Amino acid sequence: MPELPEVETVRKTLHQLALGKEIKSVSIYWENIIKHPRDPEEFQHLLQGQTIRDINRKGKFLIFQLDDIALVSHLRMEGKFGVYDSHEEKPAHTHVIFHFTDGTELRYNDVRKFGTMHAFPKGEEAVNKPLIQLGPDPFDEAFTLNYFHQKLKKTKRNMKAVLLDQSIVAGLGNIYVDEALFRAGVHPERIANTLTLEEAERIRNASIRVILEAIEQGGTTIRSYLNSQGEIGMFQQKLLVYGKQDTNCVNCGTPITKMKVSGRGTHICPQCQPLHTHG
DNA sequence: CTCAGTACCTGGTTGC
DNA sequence: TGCAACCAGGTACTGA
Repeated sequence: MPELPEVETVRKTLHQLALGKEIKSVSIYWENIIKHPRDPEEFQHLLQGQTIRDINRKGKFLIFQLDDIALVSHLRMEGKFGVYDSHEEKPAHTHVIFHFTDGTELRYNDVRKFGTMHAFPKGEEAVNKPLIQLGPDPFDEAFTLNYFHQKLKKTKRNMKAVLLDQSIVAGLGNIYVDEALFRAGVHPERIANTLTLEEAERIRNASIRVILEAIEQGGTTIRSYLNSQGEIGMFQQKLLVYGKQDTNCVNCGTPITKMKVSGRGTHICPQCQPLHTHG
C-alpha cells in the first residue's frame, strides 16, 4: 500500500486510532524489519513506556512521534498497519506488534517482509538515513519549477527513473509516475536533461495535481485484499493509464500500451506521449 | 561520482 | 492439472 497518498491515508487513520496510546511492550517476529538500532532488543527497549504523541509523514515514510523517540517506518510494497484488540486472531505475516497498555495493539503486517522501521532519539530522525536522503514532497514549497528543472539538467536518466528517485521529489511511485507523465504528455523514456522548461513545468504541475487528488480520494487500492480501514482508496477510479493497457486513451482513443522502463511496468498513450516529435 | 543490475521476500497469474 | 517463469504500489546495495 505504498505511495504518498496511501501512506497519508494510513497516517490519518492511525492518528484517529492510536494517538495517546502507551506502548507496554513490542513483539518482533521478523527481525530484518528493524533497521535501527541494529539490535532488536535495543529497539524494543527504546519504545517501551513511550506514548504516541503525533503521527507525521514525509514522502512515503510514516513518523510516529513518541515522548522521547521518533519511529520512522516504510511500508515498501505491501506493508500494512492496523490497530486491533489483543485477543483478535493474529493473521499470517504479522511481523511486529506494539502492545498498548489499554489492551489494544498496533500490528505491522507485510507479506513480502520488505518494510522497514528505524527508531531514533527525537530530533535525530531528521538528520539520519533514511529521511535525510528525501527530497521535498510534491506540494512542498521547496519543490519549485526552478529546483526541478535544475535537477533534470544534471542527469541523463529517463524521466521514469527520475520521478521514482525519492531524493528529487518524495512520494511518487510506479502508479503516480505513470499518471503524472500521461497528464503532462511526456514519454517516460525521455532523457531528463533534454526536457524544456515548459515540459518540466507540465510534469511538476501534473505530479502535484495527481498526488493532491489521490489524497482527497483516500489513495488507490489495487490488487489488495479488504483490510484495515486505511486501505480503502477511491483513486483507482481516476486512473487514466496505470493498469489500463488495451483500453482506449481518454484523450485520443488510441489504445494504452504497457512496456518496461527502468525495470518497472510502465503504461503510456503512445499518441499523447510521443518519444520523438513527428512531422 | 552516476547508473544498471541484483537482492530482499511471498504469492498470484500466465503460459507451456 | 502441474509447474516454471514472470509479475507485483519499493529501495539498498553492488560493482562497472
